[in-house]
Amino acid sequence: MLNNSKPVRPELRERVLKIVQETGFQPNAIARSLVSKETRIIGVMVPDISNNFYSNLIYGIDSVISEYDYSMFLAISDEVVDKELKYLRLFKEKQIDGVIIASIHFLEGNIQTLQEIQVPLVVTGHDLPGYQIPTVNVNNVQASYDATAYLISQGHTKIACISGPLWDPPCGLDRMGGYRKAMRAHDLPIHEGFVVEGEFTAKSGYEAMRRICEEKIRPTAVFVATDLMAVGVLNYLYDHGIRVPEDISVMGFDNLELASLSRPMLTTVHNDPFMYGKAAAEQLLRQIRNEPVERMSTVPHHLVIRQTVSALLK
Amino acid sequence: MLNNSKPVRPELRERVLKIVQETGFQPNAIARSLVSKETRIIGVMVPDISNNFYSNLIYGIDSVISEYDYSMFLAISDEVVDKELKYLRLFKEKQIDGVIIASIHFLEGNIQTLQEIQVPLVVTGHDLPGYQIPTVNVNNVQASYDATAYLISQGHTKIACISGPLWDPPCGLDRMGGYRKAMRAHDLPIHEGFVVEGEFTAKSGYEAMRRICEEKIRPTAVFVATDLMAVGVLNYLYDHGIRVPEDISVMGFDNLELASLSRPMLTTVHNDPFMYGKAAAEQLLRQIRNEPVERMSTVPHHLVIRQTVSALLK
DNA sequence: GTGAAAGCGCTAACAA
DNA sequence: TTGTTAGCGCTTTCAC
Repeated sequence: MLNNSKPVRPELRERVLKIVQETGFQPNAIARSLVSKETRIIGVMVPDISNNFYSNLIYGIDSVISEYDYSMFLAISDEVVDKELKYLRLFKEKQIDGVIIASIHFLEGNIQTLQEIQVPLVVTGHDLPGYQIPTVNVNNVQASYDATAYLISQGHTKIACISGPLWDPPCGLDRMGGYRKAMRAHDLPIHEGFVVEGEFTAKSGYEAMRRICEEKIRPTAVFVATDLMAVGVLNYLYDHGIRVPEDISVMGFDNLELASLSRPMLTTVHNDPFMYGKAAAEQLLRQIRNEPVERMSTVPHHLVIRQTVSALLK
Repeated sequence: MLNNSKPVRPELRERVLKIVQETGFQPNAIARSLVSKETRIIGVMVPDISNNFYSNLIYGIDSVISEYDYSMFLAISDEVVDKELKYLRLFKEKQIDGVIIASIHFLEGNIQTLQEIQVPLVVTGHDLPGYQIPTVNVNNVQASYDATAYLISQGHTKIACISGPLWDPPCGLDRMGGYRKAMRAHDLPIHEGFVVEGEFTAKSGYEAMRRICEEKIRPTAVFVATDLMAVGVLNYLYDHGIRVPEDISVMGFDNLELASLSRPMLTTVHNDPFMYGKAAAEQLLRQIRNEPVERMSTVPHHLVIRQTVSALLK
């Protein structure tokens, strides 16, 4: 009756409602879930919540699921494979209604667990070619291609690249791949000392830039696979009196809040994690409702031209 | 038997384990919770997850609760009073084992709900004088006093203050209060045009600094109640060719990652949200285990001297 | 040691 | 329209 499942005589309704008030009755969602077989909880797994990218992703997810009275169970994997598996299992045990995974180690064991888990699932930040798992992602190769091509269009030819870690294909392989593809397409040589693998921190960008600067020749532009690293690059350059963009141009990737907060303001690829989160949540909700979903949704990207790239005058 | 509750004949154990393997049996945590009356889930409510302060707080909480096999239910209130109440009720319904609240509107209705909720509870970022609710917090007044006193010790006398929003007493009233107290203690006059109320964004810091610069006289130093606003201040100054710290000194508050990423690097008050989160989680776990808890734990603060404050030479 | 049964708080189905 | 009951998947208790 409390769920309006049946029509009820007004007098009775009133009496019940009064008692509910008086005793401070609160329904027990656990008991309800046991019989209804739904918890209205979505499990979200991220590698690192102190990274603004992932916290905005979470924000995007929350903004849509909370509309539909779902709430969020949050798992932080710390990029540790064991934790990833542990949480996948935990989601299952807790009878969660759906799962969104943001970045997971691309390993056989993991992917298999993902396939076997009998729960609606969306993976963001990875393409999973050949698997029947819905993903939402930017076209990292194309976006990196566009970023690099822009640098080239500005007259740069000696272009360095700091990629993400190779264990994360989207930020590692794909973004570096886009860079290589653009260089090749424009018949530009790649000096291998100019392409270095970074991690997901500002510090690693700082270090990577140092290594590039230790080369005999200096690039006139750098494409950096994440904004956080790009800020590290900017700081290395600032600390060593190398002017941006006069001496060297810097192109980031992600368009974090940080990018517009830095001075000079970072030119970068817009890759809105909030939108990711929204798209992923929408796909997941469709799955839960048994509506058709796209196997791979690609979220659009575009360049944000700010202050760190200048045209090269010959 | 699966929970090692009883001794079992090895032969039987083996047979059962084999079937478990074969059928891929997964325990149902919901059913278990219904009888055991514990969910091993902690509810966490934050106002804004895209703010690095709160995402690090969450990280701190997670780092301790995951040690003890608790997991996290995340609620984002968006600083909306209705959502705060809604989630408080939801926590109760979902039979969550404990709740950590980071910043909540300080209103009668809310505080009363907090008191009536029959769930272990810790509030961070607020002092709740006169209520029996355990809190963990820095001493905001003292920390702001220290920050301002440091500016004074460097020879500054014309010091401005950009506070947090007044609806949030810790960042608003308290931090502004510490500033006022320090000025008074050193017999320094406060020019009221120099104290302005900000919000929790870099943009609001930018705007606040503009207003201060529109005054007839200019301060030689600014104490800004949050690093995010302080970055806005730095950017305003940069964009208007006012040098930091040569022309004006800037003191932040929080020591976000951002603070060491900015150039010049921000001098600020260290106020580690990760530590907050850890302390809050520890207090909460103690409460859940019926161990004694502190009513108000104060987490220590200290100044981080970097590059944005210089001594004033007369 | 082992198996059977009661019951956690709810919903759904069925009688009255 | 209303009241009663079975059963969701587990733990706990109690008899065997």
